[in-house]
Amino acid sequence: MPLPPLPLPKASSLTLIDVAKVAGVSPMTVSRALHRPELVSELTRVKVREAVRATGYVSNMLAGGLASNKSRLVAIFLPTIANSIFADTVQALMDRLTEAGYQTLLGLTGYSAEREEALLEAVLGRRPDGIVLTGTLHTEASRLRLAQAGIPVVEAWDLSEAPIDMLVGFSHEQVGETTARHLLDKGYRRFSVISISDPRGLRRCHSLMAELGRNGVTEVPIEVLAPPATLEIGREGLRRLLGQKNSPEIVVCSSDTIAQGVLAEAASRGLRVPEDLAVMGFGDLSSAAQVYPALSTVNVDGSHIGFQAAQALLERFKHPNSGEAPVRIDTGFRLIDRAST
Amino acid sequence: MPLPPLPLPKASSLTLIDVAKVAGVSPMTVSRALHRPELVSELTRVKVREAVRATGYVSNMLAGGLASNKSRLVAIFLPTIANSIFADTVQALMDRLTEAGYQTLLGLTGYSAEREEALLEAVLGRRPDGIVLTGTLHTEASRLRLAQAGIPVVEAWDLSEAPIDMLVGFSHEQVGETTARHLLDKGYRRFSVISISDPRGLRRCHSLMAELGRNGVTEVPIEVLAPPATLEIGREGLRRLLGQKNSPEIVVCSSDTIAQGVLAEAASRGLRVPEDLAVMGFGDLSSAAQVYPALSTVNVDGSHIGFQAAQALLERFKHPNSGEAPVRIDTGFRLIDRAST
DNA sequence: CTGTTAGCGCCTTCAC
DNA sequence: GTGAAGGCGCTAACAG
Repeated sequence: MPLPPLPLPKASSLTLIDVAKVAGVSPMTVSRALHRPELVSELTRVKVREAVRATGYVSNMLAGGLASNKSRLVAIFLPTIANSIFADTVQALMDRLTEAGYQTLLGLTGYSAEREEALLEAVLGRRPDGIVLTGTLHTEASRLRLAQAGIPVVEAWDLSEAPIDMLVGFSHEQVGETTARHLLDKGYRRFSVISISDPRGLRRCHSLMAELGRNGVTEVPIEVLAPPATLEIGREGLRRLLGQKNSPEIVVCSSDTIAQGVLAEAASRGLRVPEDLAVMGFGDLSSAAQVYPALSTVNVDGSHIGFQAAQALLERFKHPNSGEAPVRIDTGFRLIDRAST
Repeated sequence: MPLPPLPLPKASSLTLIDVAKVAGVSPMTVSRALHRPELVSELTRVKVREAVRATGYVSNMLAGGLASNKSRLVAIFLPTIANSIFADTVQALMDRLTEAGYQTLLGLTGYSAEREEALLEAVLGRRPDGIVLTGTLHTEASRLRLAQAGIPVVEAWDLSEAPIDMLVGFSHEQVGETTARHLLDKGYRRFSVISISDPRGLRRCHSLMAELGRNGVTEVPIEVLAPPATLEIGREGLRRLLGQKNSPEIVVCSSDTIAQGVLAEAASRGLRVPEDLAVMGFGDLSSAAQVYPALSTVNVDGSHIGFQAAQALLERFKHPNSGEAPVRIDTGFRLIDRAST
């Protein structure tokens, strides 16, 4: 039975040296016993472990990071924590990284490239071993800083022609186009769109409209509202759309949450779905339409994106030299056709 | 017009010394110009600023932290990022801390005190200047570590008799009791509860039932389901409750999300609300019932909790000595009575 | 397998 | 207002 720790030894200004004294070995040996136990004899390991427990020592990673030039820190930037669309990604990312012994510095950019730039400068001071960014829109200064930092960078939730480094996501253009084609095939013609002013949402919207245009559908009323995406945004969007002359057959939404707001508003107006109004969403599983399980949607696997992003980073950490193996993972999407269309 | 930075100077192994050479001053002066500009002449400030821009220097906070014994880092532990109930709190917390020049290390505990303990040990290695924990349930080892670390600790989202240090939240017991009394006053007698197995939710539930018991209501069917709280949990919970003999008049839910699931299930079964079934939720504004705007709920201001937590920490950072001014902020709650009861 | 030496890059302190 | 010395706690690299 393990002994209890000594009664509240002292402050956390304990160092390797203190532990070394207690264990009767050199500081370096303590360091090894802690971080590379395979390099140390069983006996030493036990002595050190006991000394650590007895003193309540916690290794100082600031010093360790400075000396080894490795921080075991990964920065994650995302627009907001309020939108559950990124929650799965972050959770998966953090789970995997934590498991691998890394910690995560979170930065909320609020969909602003300028804010991202400011955060980036602050965060790079911590010398993170890697960075995960959401999306591919960054200021020129950000790109420069990132290049200078020389650490692995993952851009998640998007694919792009000019990646900074690694890419894990899917093509928003493809989503828009596929959605358009699918809905055209089902016979819809009077389209409308509700989107928040998020760059990726707008890009999906643009290629949707481009594809519609190629098929002769040119008049597409579109409501762009300010983030964050809430149910209320959906309600408001639909109200506005219905206030116009040509009422739409179908409304394509930039997120499931918005789509649910639309469905709620439609219900409260006695509109039948999909006869009077069809609705299309977009999102990952967790925000999937459970209030209205019948919501058709373009589904994206947020956890998968997070996990792949983590893997990509960890892989790079293991083989720091393999600089020129470009990583570009298309995580794809699935169009789920349900009763709302 | 400011000159552009020199073409990609080099890696981020730039140091104060490099900048000092370019600026023609000593390294120490560069440090001051960067962090305590008021101690330096205007001319020096300009020279240094220019040298920093030209080199692309980013100060190394590992070294800075080691030397100054301050990390400008705050650790935030929360159960999960999936549940939007904490999203506002984290957002407010991070906004305020970022503004004040601090960065945040996030830890997801998954509602597990053991996981929290493991994370804590890892995180303390970074020598954070402060920690924000969610809730007041921690292992004895965690409490010891925290005490030994000697840094400000905020326990958020709860009040407790035995705080580790500072407390920002509200009494879950009071929520349960108030809810019970309110609903009893409205004439309800056949109660039921759906809760996820989250300690705080269960405590609200217990005092609700205690108060009901004191008023002669003793039979209260309760469904406890595994986190995370989703709409589907609510649907499933109601299904189970309705499968029992005495169907309830009212179901009290541990979160708005669950309550909405209940409402959805009720709607799909043609139950009228509140005539056939009344529903009571709990949560912060952002998850408030917008699909069913008529949901009665106990409302908590998550942003306020986050902001107050940040303030409490920052205050402590400014006056590290004032150890014995106990901080205990009751952020309260509001019972919102709408059509669902 | 273990110990020694020499910094990592910055900030505290004290001198000028 | 500015500079010089020294050390924060740890780990690379080399010896033994």
